[in-house]
Formats: sequence, structure tokens, C-alpha cells
Amino acid sequence: MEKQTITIYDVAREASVSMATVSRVVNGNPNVRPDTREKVLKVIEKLDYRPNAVARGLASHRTTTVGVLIPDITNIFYASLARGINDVATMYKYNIILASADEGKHKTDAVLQSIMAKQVDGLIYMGQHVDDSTRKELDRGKTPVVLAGTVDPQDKFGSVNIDYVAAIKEATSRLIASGNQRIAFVTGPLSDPINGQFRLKGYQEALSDAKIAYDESYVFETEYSYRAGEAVWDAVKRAGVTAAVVTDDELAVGFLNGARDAKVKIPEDFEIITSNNTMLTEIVRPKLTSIAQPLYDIGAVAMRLLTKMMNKEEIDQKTILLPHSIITRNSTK
Amino acid sequence: MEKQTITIYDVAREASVSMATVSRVVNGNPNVRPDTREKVLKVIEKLDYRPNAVARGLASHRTTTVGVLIPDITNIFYASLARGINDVATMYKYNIILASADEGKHKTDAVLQSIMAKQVDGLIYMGQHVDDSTRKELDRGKTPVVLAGTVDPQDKFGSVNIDYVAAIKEATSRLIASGNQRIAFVTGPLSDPINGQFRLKGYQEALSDAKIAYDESYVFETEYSYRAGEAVWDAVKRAGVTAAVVTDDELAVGFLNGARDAKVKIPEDFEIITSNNTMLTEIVRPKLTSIAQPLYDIGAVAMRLLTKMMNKEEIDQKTILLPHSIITRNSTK
DNA sequence: ATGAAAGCGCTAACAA
DNA sequence: TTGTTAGCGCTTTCAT
Repeated sequence: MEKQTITIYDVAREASVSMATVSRVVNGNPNVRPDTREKVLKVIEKLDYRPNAVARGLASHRTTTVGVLIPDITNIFYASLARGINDVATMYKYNIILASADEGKHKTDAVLQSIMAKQVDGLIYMGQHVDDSTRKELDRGKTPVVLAGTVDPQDKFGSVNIDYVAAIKEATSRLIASGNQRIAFVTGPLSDPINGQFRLKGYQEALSDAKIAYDESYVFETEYSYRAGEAVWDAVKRAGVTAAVVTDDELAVGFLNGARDAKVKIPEDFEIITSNNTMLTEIVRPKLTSIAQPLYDIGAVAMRLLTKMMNKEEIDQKTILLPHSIITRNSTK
Repeated sequence: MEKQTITIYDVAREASVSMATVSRVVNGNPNVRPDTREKVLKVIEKLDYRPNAVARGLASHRTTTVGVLIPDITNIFYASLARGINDVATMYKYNIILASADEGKHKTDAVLQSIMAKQVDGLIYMGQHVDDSTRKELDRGKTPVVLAGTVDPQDKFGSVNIDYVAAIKEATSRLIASGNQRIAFVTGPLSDPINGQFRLKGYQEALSDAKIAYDESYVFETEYSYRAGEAVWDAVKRAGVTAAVVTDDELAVGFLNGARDAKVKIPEDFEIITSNNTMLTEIVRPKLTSIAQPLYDIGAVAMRLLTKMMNKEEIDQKTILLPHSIITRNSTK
């Protein structure tokens, strides 16, 4: 005998009420007499009835599901944001459809389409540049979108960030103050505005304030990975700089180890400041001085903002800037 | 004017065919004349029709969505598995509903229920002990379940693992061979069978083979985290052991740094072998000798196995053991 | 090869 | 407060 799925209709019949009443009870609608509610609840328990969220989604046009696009789930920076997102989503009874948006631009749109097809109520977008085709895809519905730890120069979506210009400027100024004149900017893809526009600008402003000429050959563009950091060390060293601002912790850690394996003393001979203050900064020796971003909070606040948008609540500001600071550890003097 | 959603009915009308035919075209059903197919495809493109996956799910009883339970997304071990899961899922056109199963047992069942309510076609379960209430929840449907990097002593579900007994036994034997007689077993929760039954057994077998008495006071149970590792160092040192087998990399890295900050020379004065061979083992200095598990593959193979189960294909073996090895680095002599 | 029609399990007017 | 009745957008027999 096959296990039969219990539907709302079975409950209604067994409790001698209409489907509508059962639906009301299940959804906590107050327009139900306490005793009928009790009666229905009893039958629900007896039959072990479980509402079918798919049917509910089709009928109500709400799936209580949000899409989350993440560039690389193994990068602890994004994973930390995801944790904040997840916790708030759970708190508000949303499920998360997670999708990786790496593997080059080609697949991102396909992935995005598959998520939208699932009728998510909202979307959180992390990392990477929101390019034109993606933007178009996002625009076609009225699905609310929030960027987390990611900037959109066109300022079209909700977003939660720190002030990347100011943060990198402070970090760079710090290195200048401790006597460095030639400072490298070791960064992820400049095609992403967070690097190519915001962070780079902060770096340049700090130099400018100190009357140091901007030298493009001190900018090293690579990817967010440990290996990339190890690999780029040689070139940076050869450029003759004495310090570096790095935009990702995995990158910075690889860079640091590249330096140490080359017998360079950190911070005596070379100073490093990184950007994300993840656990990695405390794991390595020397520990890395870092810009501190409230990682978990960025995710959490982004998800909270999204819930408001999904409820069509009034939003006072759709771009939220969280505070940052610089945590001094042992990779700077 | 509101944006109107295009349905299969709109396409049917515009193409002068029935909904059934459009459905056939969309689903690649071969029973459609090439020219009608062309005609329909043209209209689909013109109208920019997007099938509604929720309606499809309700009608077909398949959602092309799988649930993934992960204990801690910021733990790089689980994140690595998730990456493999994600890639294969994408390959087979499944979306992933991700849920964290941390925060204590209480919430795990609630999270599981919310996922099942979404009518996922299958489930991947990582970490933690599958306890009775969870097992019951999993049993009620016919939803296929695969454990990834997680063991089930009752052997009821599909699962993809390495041979944890053998792996820990080898690691322990290695430490014995290099002259250690008193070896600590630093582990996550023993309530989880992967530790309390499998790994512990491997540890004990190695001792037994070497005629070393098992001493319970050399077993240190804590949690999978960097801080926990730092914290446990003192107690381990005080126990007078000269080496340790650690069951998680974050834990091991904290432990290593605890030792180094206490000026203990690794590996000269103390040897360490860890279990997961994640990036962390290469980031720290000295680099950690580790059991190597094919992390990405465990996730990928688990997802692949799940696709087979969801298609009701014949499964030759529902428990898959992937090969392991030991990578020697600098935390052992 | 194509179409007609009956659901899938639920919500949401609208009535009563 | 409760019930009736249309759908939601699609798949899937079953005819033709």
C-alpha cells in the first residue's frame, strides 16, 4: 500500500469544516472561533497533515523563498555574509535557494533564470559586477533585489556595504603615516566596481592627500585566492614597494606566506593591510592588520532589508552603510 | 500598467496550438512535428515566455530542487563539500535549498520540515548525528536521502565517505611509528558517531596494534572551531602527551597556534596530524600533516548518487567509500 | 501529432 | 465566523 499524502481536503472532511477554515487555521487567520480552531488542530495532528508549500506558492503568489547568489561558497568572506543572511532568513521563515555565480559570466544568467523561474520572493546578490544582461534579467520582474557586500554604481538596488572608499583610504594613509612612500594595491578584478571604482579611488585619494604621485605599476590585479596571493608576491616585490593594501583575506594570506617563504620580515621589511578581517587574519603569523567589516551583519541587514521590501514596507534608505574600522595586528608597525 | 505575466496559455493562443503542445515543446517531448515546434519556439521567444517552476512542480510532483543541510557554512570543510554538491546539482539542473542545521538539535527538525514542505525531490545531509526524531522525519516521505561526509551506523541512507576508521588508524600509527607513546585524540562531539564510533575506533585500534593501553584521559572532546582548538591546548599539554590526532582542521589550526604561542616547537617537541586537508593546512606555519579526503568529490559523488535515486535508477551500492591518504607536511617529523 | 479536460493542493474573494 | 467557488500555471491521461 502506498503512503497517501494528506491534503487540506482530508483535514476538512475529518474535522467537518470547509477547506477554507482549515486554511485559516494553518495560516493563523484570527477569524476562526477558538473551539473550531482546536478541533481542526486536533485533526491536523492526528492525521499529521503537512501543508504543501508548492501548492501554497502557486495559489498565493508567495513562495517564502529567496534566492542567494554567491560567487564562491568556499571563500570565507562570502560564507560569513551567507551566515548572516541565513540566520535572518530563518528568523523570518524564508528558505534560501543558493546558487553559485562563479564559472564566468556565461552561466550567471542561466543560474539567475533558474532561480527566478522558481518564483523567489526576493534576491540577494553578492560579489561580481552586475552587468547589463544581468541587470536586464533582474529588471523584468518586480522581484526585490539587495546587494550584500557589493556595490552598484547605478544605485538601482537595495544594498548593504561599508564605505569602501573611506576604508581603503584610511588603510593606505596608515601605511603612508608609518613611512611608506611606495605602496602596492593588490586587488581582485578591477572590472568589478567595488575594486575598479571604489577601492581604487580610496587608494588614490590617500596618495593624493600625501602628495604622492599615483603610479599604475603599483596596482596588481589578480583573483581572490590563496594561490593568486602567493603567485603575485614576486612581482610586487620586484616593483620595489615597501607595503601593500590587499582587498581580500585569502589573497592577503597567500601574499603574506609568499613573502615569508621568501624570508622577508613582516612587518619590519614589508607591511600589509588586508580588507575583510575574517578568521584568516588571526590564523596566520604574523596576524594581519585589517580593515574590519561587520561581515555577519552585512548579510543579516541585507536580508532584513529584503524582508521589508518583500512586504512592501516603507524603506527609509535602500542603501545602508555599516561602520568599519581598522584592527591593528602584527603585519604593520 | 502592470507587467502581465505570460503563461503557457498566452503562448498557445498566439501560436494557435493547445497548451499541451506548448508544454511538449518546453519539455522537449519528441512527439511534436518539427514545424509546429519551430512555430511555438518563435512565439515563446517573441513573448519572452518563462515557465513557472512552481506550477510545474505542483502539476508534475517534481520540483527539480534538492535540500542541503549543512552544519556550518563558514567551516571550510563543509563549504568544500557544498561546492561539489552545487556543481553537480547545477549540471543536472537542480536548484539547491540550503539550510543550516546548527543552533542545537531543537531547530534542526524545524528546518528539515520547512525544506520537506517545499517538496524537494531529494536531500543531502551533512554533519551531525542523525538522531531518532530526525530519522523519523526523514522516513515519512519517500524522499531519497544521501549523507555526505557523515556516517550513519544504521546504514539506512545513501552515503559518501572515506573509511574513517582506517584513516584515523593510519594517522595514529604514523605518530606511534615516529616514537610517540602518549598520543591525544582531539575531537569534535563524540555524540556524533563519526567521532564517537568510527574515528575513536581507529585511534584505539592503532594503540592496540602497538600494545599501547588506551587511556581515556587522552581523549579531548570539544567543538569544531578555531577558538576551541586554542582553548584545549593547555589541557592537552598538561596531560603529558607528545602528539595529537585532531579531527577537524579549524580545530587543529587553533590547537597548533595555541602550541606555538606557548613556545612549543612543532614538530620537534610535539607532532600534530589533522583530518581534512583543507586549505587551512597549507596556510599555517608549519604546514599541517593531514589525512586527505577528496572533499569536492565527496560532495559531487553524493549529489550524483542522489540524482540516480531521484530517477529511481538501479543503485549498485548506496554506501560509497572514497579513497583517502595521508599528506605529510611539517607538523610531523 | 495534437487537443480537451481533469486535476495538482492550496488561497482568496465573495457570499451567507 | 464559516463555506462556496474560482482560479494559480502547469502536466498528463485519454481521445482523436
